[in-house]
Amino acid sequence: MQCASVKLKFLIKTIYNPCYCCAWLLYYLLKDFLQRFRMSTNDVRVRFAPSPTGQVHIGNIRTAIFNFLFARNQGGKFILRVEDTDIERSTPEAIAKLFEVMQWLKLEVDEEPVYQTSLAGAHLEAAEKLIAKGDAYKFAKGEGGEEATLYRIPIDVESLNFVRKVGAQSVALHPDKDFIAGPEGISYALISKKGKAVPLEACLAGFQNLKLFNEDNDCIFELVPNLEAILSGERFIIDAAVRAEYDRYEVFFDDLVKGQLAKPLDSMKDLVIVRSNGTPVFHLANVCDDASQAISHIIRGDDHVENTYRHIFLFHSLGYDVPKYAHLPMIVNASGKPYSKRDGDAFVGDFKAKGYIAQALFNYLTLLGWSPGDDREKMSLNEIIKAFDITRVKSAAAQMDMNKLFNLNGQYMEEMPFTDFYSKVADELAQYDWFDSENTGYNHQVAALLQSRTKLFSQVDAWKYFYSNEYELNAKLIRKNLSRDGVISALSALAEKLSSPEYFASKELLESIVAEIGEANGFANGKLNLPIRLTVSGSNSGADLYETLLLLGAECVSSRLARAAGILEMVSAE
RNA sequence: CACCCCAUCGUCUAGUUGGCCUAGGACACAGGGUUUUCAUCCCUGCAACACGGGUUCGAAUCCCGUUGGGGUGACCA
Repeated sequence: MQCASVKLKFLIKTIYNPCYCCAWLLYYLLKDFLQRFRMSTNDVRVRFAPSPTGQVHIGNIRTAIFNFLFARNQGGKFILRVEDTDIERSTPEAIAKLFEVMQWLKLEVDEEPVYQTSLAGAHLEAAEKLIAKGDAYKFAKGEGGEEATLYRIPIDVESLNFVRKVGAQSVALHPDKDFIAGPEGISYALISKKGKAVPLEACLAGFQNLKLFNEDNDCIFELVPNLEAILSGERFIIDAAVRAEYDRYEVFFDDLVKGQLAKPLDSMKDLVIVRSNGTPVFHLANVCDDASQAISHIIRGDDHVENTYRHIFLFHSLGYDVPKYAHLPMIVNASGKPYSKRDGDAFVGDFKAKGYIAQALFNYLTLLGWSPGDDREKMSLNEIIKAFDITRVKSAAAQMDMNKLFNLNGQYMEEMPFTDFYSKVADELAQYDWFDSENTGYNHQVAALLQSRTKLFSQVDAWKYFYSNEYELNAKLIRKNLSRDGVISALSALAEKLSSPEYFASKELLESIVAEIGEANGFANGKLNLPIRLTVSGSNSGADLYETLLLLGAECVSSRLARAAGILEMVSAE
């Protein structure tokens, strides 16, 4: 693109030589037009490429979310590639789970999902192509083993625009260990601070213009003149070398979130691309698929940065453009360590099961490692898409904060349309035998009363007292509050009075009755509220007391209040 | 062990072209207020630039080092 622009500029300049001003103006207008054109025929394509081996991990789905957001923000395509080549571990159940989770979070893909197994033929073809080009070779490690196919990091690096020279290196070699140069690379040993040998291996490309010297400072080996022999299989073993001199080069790329990243070639090794059993390795498959699917931006976890240095070479050797990369920081557990299966709450399914709202989890995950730059936190999907900027993603790992997720979920819960809320709640309640799904009118009233104080769907287990007399009792609070002088007798008096339904005509009437009875028994206004609540619900928290009583009805309230003494006795006996 | 990466309140983060930062917001926590009760809401408080050098008139922001953490290291993805 840049090259084209320069050519264009030159062309226009030569045509309009007499008038540079016009040329410049025209150039900028054209450039602008080209940019707009490119925007409209967007070629941004990103993919989410999970291995379906069991549950969907929370960190994994975050990667999917960021890919999705990037695609939507850029007007590009979001693609799902199921990397199911691990036949042992990939199961149909896991794939179904993956779809379920993505659907739940509304991560809509723009093309039919692609299964990597269907692409496997191309991987081996690519390997053959690399061997034919001389960029890959067969090698068996150890004695008598089967040969695997290894990709050779290109030794001719000068023409590579993603490799640069860092400088001349001069390192001391450990005298006890041989310096070996063979077709599969170089093996040698450095000297540690304590004088011990530090064995190392690297690719041939890492040692440009290598020269080895002995104790007398005589050059005893040079790589370049022997390169041809080495590549055709010869192995040089130099035992008296004490120093190596070479030009160090490094691969580099601009990561959209981490900035420019680089790695010296002398710390890289040739890599296996086809196993000795003939199956392609992840690196090859991944690169081939990203190329064949024309992926423009690879957005993936932090744990892949090391792979990126190698994949860049593979893309190039296979004759493809290198895509742009963005490496997302990992999500860590409460103790700051990487999530493991044992941690709990590591899978998306756990959150769904606990009654979190998909949008809330989505919104929360979005805020892990990213922020819009202002103080907005609770945002609609459209707001997030509009604000999303991959370069604003942080490069440090983030911890899940269950409190904050819980709080955010509560906010979503509160503003959820009642009908949506009710249907979820009814589903959740269906699992309890005390729930009466037939009684829809009553159920609606209960749900309406409790919606604003529900932060998680699983909390509906506390609604039992609306349906059954066998509700949980907070023993400690009941002991404390019902044992006070006069409380039981006041509750009995109230029970008697409230046995007639006429007082349940309105909230106000009910309040006045309670106040009246309370006063008659020596309780100031409001002092009876907690004892009443504890008696009829077993808990000190809930909805507005009088609305609750109204819903429960005269018969229920009266009978529960009447057994206050029994309840107190029961919890005291414990 | 080698290489790569990261480092602001307990947690998520704002801060990114050095001065509007005696470091802002949110969650959590503590205290107070409104509400006869529950919840909501409001106010206040607590609390961080990992450490040590350097550059500079001035650094959370740039450079170096240390420490700590993470990733990767020939046939997992």
